[in-house]
Amino acid sequence: MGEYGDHESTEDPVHVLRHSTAHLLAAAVTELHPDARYGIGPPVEDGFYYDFAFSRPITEADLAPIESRMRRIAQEDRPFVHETMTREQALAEFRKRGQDYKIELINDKVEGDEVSVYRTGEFLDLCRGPHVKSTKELKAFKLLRVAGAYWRGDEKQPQLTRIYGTAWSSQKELDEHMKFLEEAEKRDHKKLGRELKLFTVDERVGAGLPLWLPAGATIRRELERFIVDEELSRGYLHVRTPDVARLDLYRQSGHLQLYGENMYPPMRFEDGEELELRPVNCPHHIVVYQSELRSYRDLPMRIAEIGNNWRYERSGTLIGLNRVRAFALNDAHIFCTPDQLMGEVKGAIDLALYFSDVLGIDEFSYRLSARDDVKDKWLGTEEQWDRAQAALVEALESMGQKYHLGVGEAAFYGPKIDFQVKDAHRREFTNSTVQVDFQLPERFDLEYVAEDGSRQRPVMVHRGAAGSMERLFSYLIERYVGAFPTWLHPVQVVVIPITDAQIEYARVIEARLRKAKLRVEVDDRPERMQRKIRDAQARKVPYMTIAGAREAEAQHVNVRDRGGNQTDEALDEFVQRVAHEVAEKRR
RNA sequence: GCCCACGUAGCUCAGGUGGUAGAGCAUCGCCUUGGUAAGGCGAAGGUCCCCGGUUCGAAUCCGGGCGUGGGCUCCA
Repeated sequence: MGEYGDHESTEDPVHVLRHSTAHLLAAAVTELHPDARYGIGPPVEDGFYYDFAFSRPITEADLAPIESRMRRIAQEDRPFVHETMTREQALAEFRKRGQDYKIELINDKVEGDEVSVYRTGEFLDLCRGPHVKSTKELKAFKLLRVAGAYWRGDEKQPQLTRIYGTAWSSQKELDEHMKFLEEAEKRDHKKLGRELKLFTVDERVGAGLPLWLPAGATIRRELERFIVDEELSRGYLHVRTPDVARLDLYRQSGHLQLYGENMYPPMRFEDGEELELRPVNCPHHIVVYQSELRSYRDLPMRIAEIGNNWRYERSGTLIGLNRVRAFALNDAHIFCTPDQLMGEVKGAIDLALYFSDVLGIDEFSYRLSARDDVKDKWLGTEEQWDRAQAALVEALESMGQKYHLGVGEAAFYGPKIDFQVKDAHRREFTNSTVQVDFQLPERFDLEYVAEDGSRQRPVMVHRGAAGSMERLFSYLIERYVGAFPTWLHPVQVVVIPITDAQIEYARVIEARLRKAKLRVEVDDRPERMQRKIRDAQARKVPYMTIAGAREAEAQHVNVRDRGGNQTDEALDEFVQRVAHEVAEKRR
């Protein structure tokens, strides 16, 4: 492909191999479909892709013949030959082949008169390289799927057919990767959500509008209690505000103008009233701030709410619980003086880290989301943006945290620190976020009375410390593969009487656990113990207590945990042990 | 929104080149009271996603929707 694209060229042997496999794919495709035009084909994580314009629609059924042709070419031991042409020569070559996408790339991307190309037999590609020596080195690869992709990532450009593949330096690694893909399927939160009856979606309710079932709602309640309690202890003020507001509120905030395409159409009433489902909570919290005149003594003021947000995401972007049209954000808006800004940013990061630690979010990266240079996408002055970004960078660096830059990923009112997590399929999502905002305070004319009696403008920090409940939940489902820590699990203990004669004792166990505020079920179905164990195991219940005649006699429980370990202990001891584990939120 | 695929019982899936469908699990009933991952027998359960069209006849063919999955674009 064109390393004339925006990809960094790399000498990493696996990248080279994947890049070469992309060329191999394009060579096979152009042999089988001579009128196909090729776009770009870089290496990516775990593999490669190549984009083509075909004269007829290509489906996954077309992949097998393409893959066999690739293997044939690989065996032919064709060398990858590097050549340098003049611009005119290169343009002529690609014109001869009808490859207008390559011509466009040469015209737009190549500087100077030298053009670097690679030949693989008949196949010629604009490419900086490097490549493997011969197609013979390409042995462990597999085509995975076809997808649509806009030429040069632009919605207004034609859509090409992208073929994705995976490539490794050995068959063993390829096998392992295929195994990983299979495992990812099993960990998928959509699958587990159904199996464990955590949530459901139903087209009668609508796309992207999940329903939390009792088991899922129990976990959410625990999460919310934990989050709210922790925030209260850190000086946050929790509020409750409505899910709708007058449309004008979003004109004032700028959301209607800059975020409007994601908003639900307003509800219009006969008397002229226009109400809007809120896409964000900030304006409501600003109104809370403005409900009375604030003094510098009130600041920082940390207004928090697990607030429902409504965003009409485009249908094709919805993904399970990760991308929905109604979600509850663990949100807060901190109003502070410029002097307090740094401390508040650090405090927000610290809280997000604390939540991550307790919840087991142990793999994430920081993305510093900055603006790009598209002028009408952002509010405010360059100076304000620089100041805001400097605050975020300083906070991260003083905490010794590494980050990468996300150009164009900022909110319209300011830069952000995003905590990026990956789902089972290694797709990246933002969970926690911390944002510095000088714009909304201006647009809403926010003020506080300073020590000298003057009116001053506060700074706002927007932060979602635990992300949205939906996205957080999907992460946790996949993180624990449904085997949630005891404090979160919908059913902490299942009591299994061996025969009906022990149902009475099972009820005693149940009552004792319940009194300790534990969630317990007695499995009194007319089934065999083995069956009940199997079912509890499938639900990943942390503890089973087997109650037989011996246990009833001794007021003991025979405990089996979901790892299969068995112990025999006094009932009171067991109750205390589990209650303790729950109180500690052990994982 | 766009590209590709898919939509059959609550779930996982067979089947059907046009003559209204089947398994396992789950559910319900009966029998079984069993010491650490599926006891037995039986019953019930489907407008084959929806709406049009073609046809004597559509779950099957055609068109349009809706939904799901994977990508692109966009984002908690």
